[in-house]
Amino acid sequence: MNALDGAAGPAALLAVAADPNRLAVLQVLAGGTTCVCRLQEQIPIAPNLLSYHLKVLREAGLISAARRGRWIDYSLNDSALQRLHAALPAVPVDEPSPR
Amino acid sequence: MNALDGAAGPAALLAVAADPNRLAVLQVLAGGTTCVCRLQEQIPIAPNLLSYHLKVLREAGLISAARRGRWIDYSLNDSALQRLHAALPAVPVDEPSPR
DNA sequence: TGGTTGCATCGATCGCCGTTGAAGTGAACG
DNA sequence: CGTTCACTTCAACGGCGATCGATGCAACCA
Repeated sequence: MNALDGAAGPAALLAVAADPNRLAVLQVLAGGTTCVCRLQEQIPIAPNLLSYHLKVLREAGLISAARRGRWIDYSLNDSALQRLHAALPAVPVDEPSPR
Repeated sequence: MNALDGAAGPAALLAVAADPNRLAVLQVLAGGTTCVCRLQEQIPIAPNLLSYHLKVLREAGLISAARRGRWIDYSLNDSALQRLHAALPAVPVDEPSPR
């Protein structure tokens, strides 16, 4: 048993977020569900590239898609952000100056 | 102005943490300052490889080294974990069922 | 001063991931 | 139907980062 065990999963999850494009997607989606076309407005990259990154985020279980007529809405999954934060070592609670 | 602006920095910081070896280092160091030899015990990788990852973490400003005689102690920098958590979108505070 | 220990750095290789361009799917509209 | 729009998938390329082997270097010891 060593400190490497159980680090691969969290690291893989962080690797998904550790991309400017995907991080931007997460930030936009943190503000609420939006269709791809609105993501496209706020994240000026090639459509197929955006689609690729959405796929990566989908396969990581961080976001999910729902077709609405001609459009596809993406939204952040429940606990997606929690899972990301949990992948990092926890910030120690600093005691309020215990006399 | 779009959602990509200001995502590069945080993404780069997350990329540093998004590696099993480096994440393990951070977790060990979160428990307190340790010399490389103790890190080596808990993270069974080649010494030069460990040194490389320590360098990456150092250059990201997450950890710092201090030579103590023949050994070198590494410790987590102040606010290192805070900076990492801040790189992720914030987890929304869920209202405690208002009404 | 020479050897050993603890760690860092150098140079090279290799695989993965982001990017690109082009083709494909599938729903809506005339 | 055929076209257009919104989005996805595919194949291929290129660069960067993780890893490895070898060397360098500082500190302690005999």
